[in-house]
Amino acid sequence: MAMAQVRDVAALAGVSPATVSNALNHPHRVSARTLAKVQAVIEELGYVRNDAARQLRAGSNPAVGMIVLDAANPYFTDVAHGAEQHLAELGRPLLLGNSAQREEQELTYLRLFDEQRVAGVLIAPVGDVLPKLRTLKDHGTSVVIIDRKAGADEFSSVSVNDEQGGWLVADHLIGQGARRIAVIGGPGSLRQVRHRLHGTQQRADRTDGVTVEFLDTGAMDIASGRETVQRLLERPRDEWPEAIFATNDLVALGALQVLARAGVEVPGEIMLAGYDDIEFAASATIPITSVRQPSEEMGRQAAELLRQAIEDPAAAVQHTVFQPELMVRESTSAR
Amino acid sequence: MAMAQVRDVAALAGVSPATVSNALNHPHRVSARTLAKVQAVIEELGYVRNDAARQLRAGSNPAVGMIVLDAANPYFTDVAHGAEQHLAELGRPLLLGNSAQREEQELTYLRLFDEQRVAGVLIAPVGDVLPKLRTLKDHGTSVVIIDRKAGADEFSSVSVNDEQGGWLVADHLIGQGARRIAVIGGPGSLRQVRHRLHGTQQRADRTDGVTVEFLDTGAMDIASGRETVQRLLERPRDEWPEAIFATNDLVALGALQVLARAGVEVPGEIMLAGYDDIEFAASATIPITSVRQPSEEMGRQAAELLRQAIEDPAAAVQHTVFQPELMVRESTSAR
DNA sequence: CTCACTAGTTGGAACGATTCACTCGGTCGA
DNA sequence: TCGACCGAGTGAATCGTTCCAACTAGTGAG
Repeated sequence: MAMAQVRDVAALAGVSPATVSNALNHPHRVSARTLAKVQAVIEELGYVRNDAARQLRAGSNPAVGMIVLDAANPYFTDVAHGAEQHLAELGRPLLLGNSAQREEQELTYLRLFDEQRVAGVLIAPVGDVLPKLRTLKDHGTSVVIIDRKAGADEFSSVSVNDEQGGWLVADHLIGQGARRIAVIGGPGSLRQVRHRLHGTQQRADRTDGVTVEFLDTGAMDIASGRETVQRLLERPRDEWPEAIFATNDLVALGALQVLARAGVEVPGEIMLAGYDDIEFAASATIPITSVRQPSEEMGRQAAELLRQAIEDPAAAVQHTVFQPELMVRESTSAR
Repeated sequence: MAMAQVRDVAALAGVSPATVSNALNHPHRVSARTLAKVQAVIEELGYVRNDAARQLRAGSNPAVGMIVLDAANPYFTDVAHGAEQHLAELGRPLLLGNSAQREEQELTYLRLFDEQRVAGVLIAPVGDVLPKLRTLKDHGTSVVIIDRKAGADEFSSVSVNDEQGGWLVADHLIGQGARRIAVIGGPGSLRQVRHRLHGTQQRADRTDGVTVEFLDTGAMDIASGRETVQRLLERPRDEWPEAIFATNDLVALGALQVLARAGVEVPGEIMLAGYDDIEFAASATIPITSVRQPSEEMGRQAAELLRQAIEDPAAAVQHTVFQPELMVRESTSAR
């Protein structure tokens, strides 16, 4: 409660508040003797500077805000980790927010970051947040979009070629003999889902007799995967797809649980592929074929683009597009 | 850049800044007409209040900081999620920090939260942070400790009875016929690890011929689990343990990967148990026996205890201890 | 008609750190 | 010896919001 402040430190050290401030922020402007004295007093009083006052005066907050789609998804924790590491090197704290794929949450965090006047925002968007992002930019906050190239001429971005990923999976599944492919994921409005589906469709169109069906899971978690596949298995046996492509690994894991419990052979009766290549996909009951994205690297690169945008807000926007890589495992290739 | 502020809003609405502030913070003090007028102008100018100034004046920050041991561990994301939900209901943003089991990181975040004058801190501690937590408390920041009852008379806490958890696992393994048990996890300095090991040892001591060996993995992630078990398997076959108890599920998953690759039968040759019961443990190659902790509920309860501490800093500290529950799966019980 | 009261509004003083222009000795070169 | 210069330190203003005490105009009771 007895919060010491600069003037207490100054008084006890026998100098002016301005000198204390200099000792803290511009040590070279202060003589070695005074510096030592001031530091000793700070130590003694347990002085901790008040960030609010500091920021008010400075007019800006060095921190960076980040909004991810799902904090429980290892893919996003990896991306966040990459970003955090790079930002830490730049001396910028990272404030992490989880939109949980809800637009309302997303807007709440954006407002919070706006009020905090953070230096920058990294966001994997759910809804149509472009207007809000423009506002942020007007307010001097730089923005980098993760996982989407929307607003291409306004904001820098990092993304992975999701159509390509969808194509890779479809190509592999078709090569393994699949003709009826069910793509599951959702909500269908999510760009990632749309693009992966689109890539799948494109590849399917090039081979006669291949059909693609989309089942909306509503969300991208294990439970949603379970429910959707549960419904799928209720169909007559001869209407089952030969392959299920889950648009992320959590959904795939949920699917796998249901398939296993129902005694369906994977890949014998139904093949299964996922997306993101989270560490758990490789150690699943049946190791799951998945599409690898360089998650940590994406986070790091997003932070780097943000750094550049902060340093020169007028500079041209940049887009880094990573290429996905197919990791074939047991769930699609019989031994 | 052209950041509107209260006085701009006031000028355009034809009122004083004080009235704008009232409209924003105490709407009932303002006439309906003025309120509407002010809101319209705010909308028009895209005014966003400056949190730094607000906090400076208020002398405190409503936000709550949280420091977890490992943001990539689903167990902690669940705890964080529970806390976030409850705090959101209280209108308090949650700032999430990841210590990654590094004391240095931990202190960095604590300093940050101190400088920000957050209302409270939730922490799963790595190192000996009690002195720093006392400082925070002196500065008026309430603290709740997660996963440990240390400083029992100073800070409220939520925790799970880890000795009990260790006991449960050992009891089960011994019942399944194991006599040589290897406990793996680390660093050994981590309280969770020590307690789970201790509980195991206690139970082992009650049955003749049971030996417990501890292998320090250094960290609690998949890679560390892999390395440790790799080393373990290099021993002559007859020195292998009959059961491996990993002090968390990530380590267990790493262990399982190595065992599978080496063609060791689980549970036939070696039984395997984990801890935390993360969703992925149940869907592993061989579903892993694990100890369930009510993660979300713990987060929620921690947030609740923090709420109480913030409201009445002088109130007696409280400790909520949850009981662990053993989830038996294939990895320890032959079919 | 006056006075007490209320609802609505306002000016100006905080909050705590930083910064800028300035002072004060002392040193050095010519 | 004088002026220019330099390092070290300082006083006062400032950032944007909120809060307090004070003010005004209107209302109703006596």
